[in-house]
Amino acid sequence: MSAVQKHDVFQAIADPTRRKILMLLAKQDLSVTAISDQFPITRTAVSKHLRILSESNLVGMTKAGREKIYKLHPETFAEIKDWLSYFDQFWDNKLSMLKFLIEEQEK
Amino acid sequence: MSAVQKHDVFQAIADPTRRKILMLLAKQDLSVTAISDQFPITRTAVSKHLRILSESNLVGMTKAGREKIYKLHPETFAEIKDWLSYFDQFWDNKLSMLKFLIEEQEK
DNA sequence: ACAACAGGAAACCTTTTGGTTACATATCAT
DNA sequence: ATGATATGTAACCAAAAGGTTTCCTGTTGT
Repeated sequence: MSAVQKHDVFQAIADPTRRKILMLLAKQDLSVTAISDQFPITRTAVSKHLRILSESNLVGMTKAGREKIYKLHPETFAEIKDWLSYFDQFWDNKLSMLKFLIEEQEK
Repeated sequence: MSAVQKHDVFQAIADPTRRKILMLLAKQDLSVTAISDQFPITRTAVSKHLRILSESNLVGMTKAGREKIYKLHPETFAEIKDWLSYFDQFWDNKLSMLKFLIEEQEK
């Protein structure tokens, strides 16, 4: 159903530039050049970032003539959410947080 | 209110070992040695991971005699969730996903 | 008092990462 | 056809990341 994930999604979103690229693509689909215009680094560097985002299934690409249009592949964000939901028990438990803050205070 | 964040939280969760440490701490608070017993790497290496998790506010620590007990600091997970929620508009919009999948099919 | 235990710091090493420049390929416009 | 545009690949480089070993500092139990 979904493509094989060649790159770890957590490692993909670790880089600030890649996160900015995702933010840009959240607003609109963009070509490689259009994206790299937004950064002080070379187009080649942006191209590498896009490959990593692509290999972690965070973005998808479609050819349009000589351009390649990148777009958000939102399905994969669910994986991060799933992982985070593991910690919800603590987040929701205000008591454990309060306990922690008190201990912080005392130290 | 909250401590200064010396380390990027996204970069902190990028490492698989650090994610496993967080999973362990989700179950129970643990000392450095107790944590490093769960990994094939040295205690020193685990110690470095804990420093990074600590500096990104994902975990907290309290001294107990000669031991240092690490525990989840769930507050910080909210930051990741906030960032992810930015992409919810796409995730919730099944049409845009369908559109993407059709384009994938056609290519 | 002192041996054993818990943890961190320093110096070092190797691999990965993020970037570059130079070149190659494909498409478009005239 | 051919010059300009869009993108990717290869080779390379510096810095950061993740790991190690070797010490050093506290704390604990006897």
